[in-house]
Amino acid sequence: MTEYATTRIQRKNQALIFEAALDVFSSFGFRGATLDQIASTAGLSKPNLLYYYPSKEAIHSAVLTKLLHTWLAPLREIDENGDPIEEILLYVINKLHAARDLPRESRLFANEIVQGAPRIKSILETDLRHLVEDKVKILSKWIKQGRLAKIDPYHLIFSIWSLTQHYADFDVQVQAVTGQETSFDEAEVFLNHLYRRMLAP
Amino acid sequence: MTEYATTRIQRKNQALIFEAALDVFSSFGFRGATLDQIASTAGLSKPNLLYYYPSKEAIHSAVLTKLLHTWLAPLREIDENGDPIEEILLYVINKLHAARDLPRESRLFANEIVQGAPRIKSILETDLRHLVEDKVKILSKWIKQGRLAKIDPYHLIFSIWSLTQHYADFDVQVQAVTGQETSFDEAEVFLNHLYRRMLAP
DNA sequence: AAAATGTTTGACCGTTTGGTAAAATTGACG
DNA sequence: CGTCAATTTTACCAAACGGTCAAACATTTT
Repeated sequence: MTEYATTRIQRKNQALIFEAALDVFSSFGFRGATLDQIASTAGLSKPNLLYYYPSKEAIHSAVLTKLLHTWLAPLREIDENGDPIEEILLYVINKLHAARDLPRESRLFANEIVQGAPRIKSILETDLRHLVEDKVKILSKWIKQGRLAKIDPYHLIFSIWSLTQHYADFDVQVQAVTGQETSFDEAEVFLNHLYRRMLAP
Repeated sequence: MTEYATTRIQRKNQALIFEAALDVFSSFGFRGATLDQIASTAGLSKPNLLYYYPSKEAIHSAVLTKLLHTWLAPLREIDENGDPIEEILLYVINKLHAARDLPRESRLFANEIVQGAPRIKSILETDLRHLVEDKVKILSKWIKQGRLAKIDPYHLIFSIWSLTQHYADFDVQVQAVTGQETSFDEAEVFLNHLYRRMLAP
């Protein structure tokens, strides 16, 4: 493995490892995941896995940082110049679709955060915090302008996170209780009702 | 350890073990927790711990089943004969207070469910499911009577779980983003607004 | 085709983990 | 106090774990 170039084989195996690590870490959490499991899921031997990453921590951290950007993308899209309620609802729906289409990513972060986020706390306190502060300013402005109900903008954002990610992170529970595959269409109708009602000024 | 009687020492140590196990399992999940950690938190040696419970699984399962009843109590209290919106709001507030006062219990279940609930899936599919079905019937009746907005009662219950437990399970994230201790008073105001708005017929 | 570089493997190591056996200690009780 | 049961400890085990190493094998470059 040279310092700068990446070969065809490297690209292939790094992609395999990434997929495998996402699978295993999101299912079992950091401690619950084993290198053997990741290696065999990726179709590699353990020493071969460790040829590409120096340690388990390194794999985990690589997956986490690579996905953080994807994960925060929907929030970034809230546009100051759009219609307040439509902007927020677009965010809600985008997040719900992310929970439906990227449940592994959702669970990866859920696992990490439920256990105190030991490995990404600093990112939460900087990058995420700044991004949220940014959007809270927009929301506050909209509220001051009377275009949105008078609610706490932080809690509004938390509510969107919790309501949407719930369908990914606690999917087993949803399925156990309803006895059916989770219906994201029903969820969408529900959340649409909820946010239109609560946000109207 | 006799078959039937429980001695003074047994009661004391079982209480110590229960507290320690709740602490450790809720912080690190089943796989992340170790017997040594539980033992030393309880102030016992590992073999002494295993004198009271035959295995790690047994401790986990004992804690889980003992807490399930407590955990579901608020939902049970929804009363068919009460005022719909006030009954639901009481449930919301009770759950929020539970998240504030019993965060370990909340995280214990969160950890278990995020990882696919391998050890309590059957309970979710029976006990929890029946309880929810029961309450869904009440909610449906209220909706049919026009005393509640036309919403999906299952998703209403899921929303209450996710919005309240979020403050316990993802507390690190909430604190990282706001830079402050989680304010349950603010959360209460927010949830009160949210549910009154969305539930009004 | 030979040399150099990149990749994979099998064998291994030290530590941690869940769990056991048996001896030693403590407590209950007639 | 002595005896028996309950409790605790010491020493230990086998498996699983994260990780290393050097040799073997492929691939690319010259």
